[in-house]
Amino acid sequence: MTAVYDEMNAKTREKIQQQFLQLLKDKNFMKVSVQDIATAANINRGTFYLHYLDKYDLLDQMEENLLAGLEMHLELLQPDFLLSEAAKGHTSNHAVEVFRYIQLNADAFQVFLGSNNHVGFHKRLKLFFVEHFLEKMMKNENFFKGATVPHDYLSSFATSAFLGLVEQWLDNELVETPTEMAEMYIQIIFFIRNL
Amino acid sequence: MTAVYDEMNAKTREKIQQQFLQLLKDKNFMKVSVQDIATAANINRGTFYLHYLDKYDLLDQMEENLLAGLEMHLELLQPDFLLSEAAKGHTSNHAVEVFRYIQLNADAFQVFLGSNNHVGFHKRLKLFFVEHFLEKMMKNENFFKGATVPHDYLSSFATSAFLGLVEQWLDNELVETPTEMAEMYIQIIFFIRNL
DNA sequence: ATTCCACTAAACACACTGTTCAGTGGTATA
DNA sequence: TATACCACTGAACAGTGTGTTTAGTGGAAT
Repeated sequence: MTAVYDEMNAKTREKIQQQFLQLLKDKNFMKVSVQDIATAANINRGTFYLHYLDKYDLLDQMEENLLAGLEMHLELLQPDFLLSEAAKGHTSNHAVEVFRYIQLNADAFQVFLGSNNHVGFHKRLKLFFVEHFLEKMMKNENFFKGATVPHDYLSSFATSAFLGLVEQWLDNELVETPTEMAEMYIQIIFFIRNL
Repeated sequence: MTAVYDEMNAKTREKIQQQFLQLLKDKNFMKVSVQDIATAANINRGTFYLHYLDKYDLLDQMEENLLAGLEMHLELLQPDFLLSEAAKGHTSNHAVEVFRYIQLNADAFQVFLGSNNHVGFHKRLKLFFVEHFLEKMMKNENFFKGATVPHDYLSSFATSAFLGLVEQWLDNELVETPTEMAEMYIQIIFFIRNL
């Protein structure tokens, strides 16, 4: 049975990731050394290199995981359905779930999007949203009808605005509920529609 | 006469800044060493430290200069005047000037906002815009009338959307003219107004 | 019993850091 | 013309972090 070893590996990796996140709350990414991480996680520095290529690899994998989780929730979102529901006064559960996921991983989002750090999670997140936005919108031909602004500018505008909303929420220590955030999001979708 | 020495200093600083920007087009900020900069600028590594504390200081000063230049143009912007002009079918020259400034310094904006880099110019730029937006909007009491979204979310939304527009422009290698960009900007202002 | 595996501890060469210090050559000043 | 000034050079310095390697430990699987 190899499951025991798998679990050992998983536990050390989790310890490393968790402690790394804690360190990033105080220190700049560049000023966090592998030794710092090892000490915080109570492991040998060499052990770190048995699990990750370097600290960039660690960061990259953590960001990747975060985005993968987000993707699952985002796939369920259907903007046209969202709008028809909103017109009836309902708030789509799928939209709420997206914000709930962000709430659940607020620590990571705050750290990765924070000004202390780092190499470009914002850009990565934006690209991620742009792709989803365009993909969904392209399926709905009516959406771009009457748009007086090029599509790429429209999507960059829309996703940046959405991201701005999320960033403000994170900066506000998430005092609003996911439902309240979802309602704001719907309002924004309506504006864009009137473009 | 000390002007000769001032000019010497200015020239080396400019050489350093110019070569640093070139290096950042290819390499990550963290992977650019002081030695790399010195070699590219054809100076001794020690000379670098006669002008800057370290490479963070260099980056910081360059960002600061860029924002200072932007501020001059942004101060002239009067959103209410912009809107009344736009209603008459005119595009405010001041708005065009802002985009012209960005066009003029496209290299720096592209590098500092690029995903290769770095520590948070995006955040800095956004904060800069938020402050200007709020300052201008607060003077115009009518602007927030009927807003169904909290002011901080509104400003974060608006400035992120504007920044998204600029980022898209930079990603598109600035194929649009500053005037075209200013017109898009005016359209966005109109949307927000209808919030 | 022995092979396997995650992990440790220590050492390695290397790169980059920021500082120092004696020296060079052009520029301004008296 | 002498000399004081100034930006800059070249070389050395200790310090810190890097990624890799090596021999060894102890528990789990076969």
